[in-house]
Amino acid sequence: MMITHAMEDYLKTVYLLQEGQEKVSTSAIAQQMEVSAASVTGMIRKLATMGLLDYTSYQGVELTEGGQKIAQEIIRHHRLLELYLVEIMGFTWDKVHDEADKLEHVISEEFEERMSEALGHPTTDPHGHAIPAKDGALQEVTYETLTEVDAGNSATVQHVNDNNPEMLRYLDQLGILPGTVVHVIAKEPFNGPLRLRIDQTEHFVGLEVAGNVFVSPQTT
Amino acid sequence: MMITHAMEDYLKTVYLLQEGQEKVSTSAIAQQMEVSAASVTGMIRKLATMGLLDYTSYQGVELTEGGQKIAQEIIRHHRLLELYLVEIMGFTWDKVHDEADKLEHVISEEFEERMSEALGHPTTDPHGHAIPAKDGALQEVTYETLTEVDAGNSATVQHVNDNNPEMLRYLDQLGILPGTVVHVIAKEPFNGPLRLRIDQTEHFVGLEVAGNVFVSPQTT
DNA sequence: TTAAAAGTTTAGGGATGCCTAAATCTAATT
DNA sequence: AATTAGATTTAGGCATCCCTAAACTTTTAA
Repeated sequence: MMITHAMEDYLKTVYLLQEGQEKVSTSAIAQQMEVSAASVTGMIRKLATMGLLDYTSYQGVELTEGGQKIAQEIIRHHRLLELYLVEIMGFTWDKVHDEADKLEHVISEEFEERMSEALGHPTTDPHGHAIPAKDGALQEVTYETLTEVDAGNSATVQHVNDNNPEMLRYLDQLGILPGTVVHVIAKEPFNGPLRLRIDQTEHFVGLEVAGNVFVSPQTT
Repeated sequence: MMITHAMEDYLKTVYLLQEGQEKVSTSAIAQQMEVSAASVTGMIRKLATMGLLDYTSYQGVELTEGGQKIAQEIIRHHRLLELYLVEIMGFTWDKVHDEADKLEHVISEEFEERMSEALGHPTTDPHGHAIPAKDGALQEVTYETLTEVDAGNSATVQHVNDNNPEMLRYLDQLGILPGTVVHVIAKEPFNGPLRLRIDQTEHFVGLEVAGNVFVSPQTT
């Protein structure tokens, strides 16, 4: 049976949700993909019969080796594309996610290979996400978000969520990029904003944004 | 109503078949797209209700202005992609048609614009086909094929058919590229091969290949 | 332990885009 | 003008992928 673009999207989503947990629920997939839970059940059953994931009714799913391989390939496509679009074609980082989401299902292996070469076989995309090696597993470390850093501590930005162009433009403006060191001066009470120092300048940043910035703590 | 990839393919096909004639028959479209005539009828009726082509039962179709615009855009995507893949990414010219056929429906206007810039706003693709300007009509001259050149005459290659990778590799080997001057030494009888001189070397080339090479005669 | 809430699946349906087979129309030949 | 060959359309069907509404499980909390 052929693998369709929709199936690839499901496998990718399950793979990314699977990080940390082992079983992924129907509703988690539905929410992530903005699709009804009923649609997810239907597709899951099909993917299960194809041997791409293991599935027990009401118990959630887990990718098989075969399913993981396909998911990794799509994620590799996506992240190489994002980097290629930024580095070689001159796109801004807020626009590349949507473009990569469409192209990832369509490019050939040769296209993938030539991008990788042109970029010097890179290992991270513009938002700080690891690019899986060809046939190599993706082992992304789970970082904490900026909201979890205590006042007075500094942290290094590891990656930021890539699916909201507006937020990416805002982060770019603030100078919050992978590699940036951020110092948390204070946290305002009642879910108030974080007071940050970035590159000598102070900023007040809301929790929604901070929750999309993943960091590793710096032992200052 | 949304324009789907399949619709874009139909519009593109009709546009390219329309060169020369004005009405295009159902069966011509079906043959070109390798699809049943019944499928073509179904799609044509839909495109007609969308105002993208004019259609009278049993009488063939003709694109409206709106339909032409969409077709031109897709053809522009296709040909820019082919050139980009060759010039910037290092693909050989036999592989780019299939890749461009998939990508042409998926890239954004920005992607198109950045390719065009990177290539210096080119006007012909690797196979010699004109690249329509943004919102500009494509007026491809109808050239004769190499089979029509009389023995003793020379001709300049204008374009070659791009949809057969094997043939493209063969042509490349012979040195038959857009711009090449070919001298027809003789034509063997009973649909025999053409005896050609290309760049000091003699070659014997069959009619099937020669029929896919489009040339303008040289008045030697 | 049981009832409500939350999560999941089943049932039935719609849109797209393709197919084959049968019916119908057009054009060519006699 | 009638027959026939070829082209085209209609009818019915299949696969994909989505939906809502209703039924059913599981989990949670009283």
